[in-house]
Amino acid sequence: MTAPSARTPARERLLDAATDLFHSRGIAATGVDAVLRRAEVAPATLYAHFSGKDGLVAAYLERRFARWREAWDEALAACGDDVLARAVSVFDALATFPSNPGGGDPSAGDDARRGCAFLAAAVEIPGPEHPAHPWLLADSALLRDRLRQLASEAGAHDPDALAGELLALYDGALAARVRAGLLTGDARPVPFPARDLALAAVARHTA
Amino acid sequence: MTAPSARTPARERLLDAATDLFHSRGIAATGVDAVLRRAEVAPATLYAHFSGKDGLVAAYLERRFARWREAWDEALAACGDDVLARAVSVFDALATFPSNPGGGDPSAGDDARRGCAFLAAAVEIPGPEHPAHPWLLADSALLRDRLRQLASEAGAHDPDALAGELLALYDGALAARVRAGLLTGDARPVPFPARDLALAAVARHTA
DNA sequence: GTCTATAGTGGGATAGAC
DNA sequence: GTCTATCCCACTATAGAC
Repeated sequence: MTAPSARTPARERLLDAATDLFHSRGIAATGVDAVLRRAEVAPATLYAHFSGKDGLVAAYLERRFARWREAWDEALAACGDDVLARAVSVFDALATFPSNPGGGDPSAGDDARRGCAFLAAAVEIPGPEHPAHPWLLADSALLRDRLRQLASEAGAHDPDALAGELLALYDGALAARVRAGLLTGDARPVPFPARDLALAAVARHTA
Repeated sequence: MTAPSARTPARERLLDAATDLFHSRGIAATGVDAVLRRAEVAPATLYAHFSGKDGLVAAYLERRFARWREAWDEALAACGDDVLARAVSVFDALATFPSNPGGGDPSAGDDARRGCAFLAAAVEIPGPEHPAHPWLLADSALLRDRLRQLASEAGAHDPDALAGELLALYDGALAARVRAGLLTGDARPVPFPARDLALAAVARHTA
């Protein structure tokens, strides 16, 4: 196949392939050659751009974290000054992540069935020595800090407590997707109305 | 005639070692020889008792599921006829699991920092062909069915909805442990009062 | 009969040389 | 880009110890 002149750079293709495979099959279970084949990239190119598999994993999570934060930023911007909407904006971001240009509901794809990519990676990356560890930490820190800030802005009497509830709803919603994926074939998996429950939680904490 | 030797059988030692290592370091990242060294068992013994690594993984999750269900059974029995307590009994079970004869709070150990062993395994075991898959399914099915039943017994107007909230609190509480483990070194991780929040949820759904 | 000790094989993975 | 080296892993075979 003759390559088009304006082809996606190899580094980008590698990250795209890594995102697909690491998230859907797991990091340790995915060999670098599978990533190379998917990306149509030669081994030497991978090691020219990254320090190795660990470096690729770190870059994958770094990019995912950046995009996730941007998605949340955009959801926040769409809320304007509505502090109630801002407090539950994380669920708006979740509904549009990861962005799929092809259209369709992101929460319906197989990708969503895998839950939180950072918690999943944390299971496979035990120690803080791994170059991807900072991004695992960054995800949890962003959620903690931002939810606390937004809870405070919304006028919660106990911002920490509300932030904890919102985070539980966030993690609960992602876990529910994984469990729904396991139980496919059973009766319709009741959709989990995380955003509505979050709104109710904010209302209780500001009453 | 059983020998007077008081040593734990090799099969049990293998499962104990597998429980420790698979849960703390991840399944794929843990080599068979690491399990053998921890269990002080010869390779041939492992393959005499299990079909291979996959078989060991399945047996590990089977035993963990049985013990988890027993812990929940006991927590339920301790509730008597108190339908409110029964509805939130899963959090009592969580507080005493896994049972550690040495005493101490199970939720404080490193083991707890790894979250739900079945969701973690689901991340590493993509396909339903794996012999451990039935136990991943069993965990989600048990939670879904029992929580729905208990929500119904408690008099919830919408048992499915209450069960979904309770499950989100359960998964949220376990995820909070993982995030707390990632953020160690930061300020005190606010403890997540899952049981109290569950009681409040039940109250709202039965009002 | 159950377990241990040791050595060794084949395959796939990471990584690097040409 | 191709090709090759090196390592680790799951797994097996044999033979002996309690």
